[in-house]
Amino acid sequence: MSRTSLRGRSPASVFSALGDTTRLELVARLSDGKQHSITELTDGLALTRQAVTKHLQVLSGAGLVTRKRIGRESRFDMRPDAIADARDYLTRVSDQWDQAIARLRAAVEE
Amino acid sequence: MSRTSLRGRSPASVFSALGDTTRLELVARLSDGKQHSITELTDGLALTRQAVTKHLQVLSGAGLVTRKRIGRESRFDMRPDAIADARDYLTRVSDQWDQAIARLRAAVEE
DNA sequence: GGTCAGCGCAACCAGGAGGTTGCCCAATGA
DNA sequence: TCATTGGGCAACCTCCTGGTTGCGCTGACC
Repeated sequence: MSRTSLRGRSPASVFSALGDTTRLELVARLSDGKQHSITELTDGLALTRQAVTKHLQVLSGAGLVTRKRIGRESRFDMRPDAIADARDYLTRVSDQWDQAIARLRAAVEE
Repeated sequence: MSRTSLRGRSPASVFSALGDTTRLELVARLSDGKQHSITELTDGLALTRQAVTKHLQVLSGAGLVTRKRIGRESRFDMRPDAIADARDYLTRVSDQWDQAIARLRAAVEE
C-alpha cells in the first residue's frame, strides 16, 4: 500500500541514498525511533557537521527521514515507509526471478 | 544463510549498485532467469554498449550478477543471493525500528 | 544585553561516476 | 579466407558527490 504517498521517491533514489556507509550508519542510529539533532548525529563520525547535514538532506530527499525544526535545533527521525517500499521492491524482483526459474525448470523437465 | 559467501559485498555497495535507474532496468531484464549478452542488454537502452558494460561491471562488483564468457560473447545472469541479503538488511532495520517504537510506546503508557 | 550553541548558506575543491569515441582482437560463418 | 559480429581496453570529457572552510543568523541562557 504505502499510503503515505512517496511520490517522486523512486526506488533508485532510495537505493542510492542507502548506498553510502555513512548514511547507512545514520539510518542505523535513527532506527531507535527517537529524534536526533544534527550535532548529535555528527558525534563520533569523523566528519564535519556540514557533511552530515548533506547526508541528511540526501536521506530526506529519498523520503527516508524527516526534518523538524524545534527551537534552534533540527530534529530528524526515520520514516520507515520508504524502507518498507524498498524492501518490497527487492521482494518483487526476487519473486520474479524465482517464478522465472521455476517455469524454466518445468519446461525442461516435462 | 546466504552460503555463497558474498564476502566483501557490503550492503552499501549493493544498494549503491541498485541506486541507478539504468542498472535497475538491467536487473529487471536479468530477473527472467535467462542469460543475456551485452549487445542484447544494450538493445533499446539509448546507451552505448560501453556504458552498459560499465553498468554490468558495477552490478558484478556488487555480486548481483555473474559474467560468463561463451565463445565471442559475454553472458550475464542474475545471482539472487545478493538481492536477498539486501532485503534481509532492510528487514532488520525495519524490525529494529518497530521494536524501538514498541518499547517507547510501552514506556510511555505504563 | 552579551555570549554561546546549533544551524543554514555559499564557495570551493578533489575525485569518482556516467558516458562517449576510437581502436583493436577473437569467434563466427559464408 | 575474409568480412562481420560481439567485446575489451584506454583515453577523454562533464557533471555530480562527498567533503571542507568561512561566515552569518537565531534561539537559549546567564
